[in-house]
Amino acid sequence: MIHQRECPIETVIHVLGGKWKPMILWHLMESTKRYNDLEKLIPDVSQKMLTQHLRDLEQEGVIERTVYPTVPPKVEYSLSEYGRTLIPVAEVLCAWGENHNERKQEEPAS
Amino acid sequence: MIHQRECPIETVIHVLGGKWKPMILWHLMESTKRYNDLEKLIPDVSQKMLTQHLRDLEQEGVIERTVYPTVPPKVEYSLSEYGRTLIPVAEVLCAWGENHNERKQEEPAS
DNA sequence: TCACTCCCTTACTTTTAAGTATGTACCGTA
DNA sequence: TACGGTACATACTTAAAAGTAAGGGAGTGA
Repeated sequence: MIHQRECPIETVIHVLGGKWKPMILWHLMESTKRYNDLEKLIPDVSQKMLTQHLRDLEQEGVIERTVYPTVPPKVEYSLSEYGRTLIPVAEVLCAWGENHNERKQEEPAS
Repeated sequence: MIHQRECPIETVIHVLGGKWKPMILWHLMESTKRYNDLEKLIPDVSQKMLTQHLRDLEQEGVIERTVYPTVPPKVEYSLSEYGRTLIPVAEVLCAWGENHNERKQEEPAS
């Protein structure tokens, strides 16, 4: 499992590339969110996938998980210092993606 | 199937996100390549996946396929004009990915 | 006539990702 | 005693991506 990823692009795709990860990050880039908030903001995600993707992102170091030992429990997720380095990357991706979507709309048949 | 992709980041991941697509594009960013060249440059890819990914990339408009009706046939793949707009995107991704890989090497246990 | 090269195609199997459904710990309140 | 709210975990199922193996057409050289 400790395999050096060949191409750094694949690394990024691995970090961002779950079905819901871009959307999770998108919301966390705006502000810290609780687990419940994310569930509401991303209505179609299942609890399993939300938790799993949050764990993945935490493990990659891009988000932080803070537990408040209250009752009922409160868990906050936020972009880490390091995770903020993703913001300019996300902007570049967004720009290209938006442009690409427009392009595809214009010429559905090539 | 004509569903507006919600997040433009997902669009990019869709375009770049096959197992071999980043490597294919990497090689085509350097220069035009024949099918055979790509097979040799990417030893572990199967013919099926290579063909399929080339078709995908062609359909997205980022690469061009040129057939020379010679015998034996000759097929060249190259980055399209539009595909070249991916180069700066790839550079940003590479930079972040490389940094991330280094980071992971330094602190395998967090 | 047979083999060879190039660029695939197709059918089938395996692996990986995602979805669904249910259960749990905590404690305070009714 | 049962119930509610938060943030999960676990087992099982389905769907999507990738891998494997075999074949094919078209012309050329032996």
